[in-house]
Amino acid sequence: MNTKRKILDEALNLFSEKGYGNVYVAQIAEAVGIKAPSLYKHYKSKQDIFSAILDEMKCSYDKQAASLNMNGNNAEADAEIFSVVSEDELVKMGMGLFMYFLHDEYAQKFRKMLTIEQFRNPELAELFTKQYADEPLSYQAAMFTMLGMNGILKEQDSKIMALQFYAPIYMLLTMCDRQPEREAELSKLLEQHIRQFSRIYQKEES
Amino acid sequence: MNTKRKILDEALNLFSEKGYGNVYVAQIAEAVGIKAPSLYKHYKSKQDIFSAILDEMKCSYDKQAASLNMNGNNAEADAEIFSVVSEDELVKMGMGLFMYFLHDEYAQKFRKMLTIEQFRNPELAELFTKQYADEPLSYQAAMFTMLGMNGILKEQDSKIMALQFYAPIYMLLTMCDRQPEREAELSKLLEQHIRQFSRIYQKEES
DNA sequence: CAATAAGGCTAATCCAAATTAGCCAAAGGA
DNA sequence: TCCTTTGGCTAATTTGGATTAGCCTTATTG
Repeated sequence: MNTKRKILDEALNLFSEKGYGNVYVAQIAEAVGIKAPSLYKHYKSKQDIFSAILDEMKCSYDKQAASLNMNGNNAEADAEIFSVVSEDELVKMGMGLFMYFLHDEYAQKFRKMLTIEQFRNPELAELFTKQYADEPLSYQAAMFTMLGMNGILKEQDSKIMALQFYAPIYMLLTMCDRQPEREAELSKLLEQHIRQFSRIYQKEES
Repeated sequence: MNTKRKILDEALNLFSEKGYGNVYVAQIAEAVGIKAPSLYKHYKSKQDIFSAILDEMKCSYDKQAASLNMNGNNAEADAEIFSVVSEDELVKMGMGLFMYFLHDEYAQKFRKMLTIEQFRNPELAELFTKQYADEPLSYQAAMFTMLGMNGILKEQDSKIMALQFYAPIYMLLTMCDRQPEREAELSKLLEQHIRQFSRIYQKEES
């Protein structure tokens, strides 16, 4: 019964590396440990498997968003934590986000598959942008707004601050997806980024 | 004789939208205006077409790098121009980079194809990172170093400055690739980013 | 303990897409 | 002008991969 489950897992695995069009059902079957025709006892076609993965993605999206926004808290709650904030807190938060995105197995495959398939499917394109750009940006914008009001950081356009904080995280992430062997180097760069970001936006008269 | 040329163009066109595995030679042929078998008078296989495109990419890489680094100048030369620099100059430069990447037809298709194929081919992954991350970053780091030494900007780690300057450009670019209809909104955001970046790194005692 | 459903297999089948064969017309140069 | 090359075509052919047919074993359940 968890063959059905395993099919989705292995298919996602393959799709995220090669893309739908370059994966053969026989490969999926082999990865699962069965023969190709047996797949059809569970899904009625290759496309059907793909759709099932998509559906799951869309469902698990909330789940994922929840775990991303740490502890299930919302931006305001986080900002309270950050009342004590300084550099180290921000580093911890940014690196945490980065490491989660990078190493969570499902998140990584999900992201890679969206990357590969984004231009063939507008729905995927939208999902991608929402999940990896719009949502994190608006979440962090809210956070920076809080920090600004609390007099911790300079009050600047928090939407732009979020962009400047998050875009390097995003970019380094895509680099690690391509070249995992550079993770150490790049995560060091990320930490430096956050520290410098923090210093620059810190209020002078502390 | 420029059928051979046209085949590459149309193939790149299709590959960049659908990915290698989802494009049929008949589609390429149709786009060119001939029948599929005629393709084989020019290239010996579908893979051969793909390889030819790759080769061209690798060759044209220098060409492209040249036009990217504006006017064929190098970072030092640009930095001299930037001796008079301020916000507007930086905006002009950043937006120029963005608009070039976004609208140059070849650059866009090239980038999309690399995006789609990056995980199937380590060579492509490397090329992608080099062209859209490492090179721009080191170019701009050099520029910021200059600006720092000339006392125009604060002296900070210029590698990190480059990351903070460029990563938003990169991220907004990928968003536009996915959702071209948001170009206006996103390029406005970009301009705000650069202005805020400029103000933040500007030396106080002007 | 039948009867049925689940889920696996092998052996077809089907089909679409890549590639080859072989013909033909136009171009162009000896 | 003839002969060769170039580049197109239609009509096979091949191939590989998705899907179906149909059988078998092992549970499950009435």
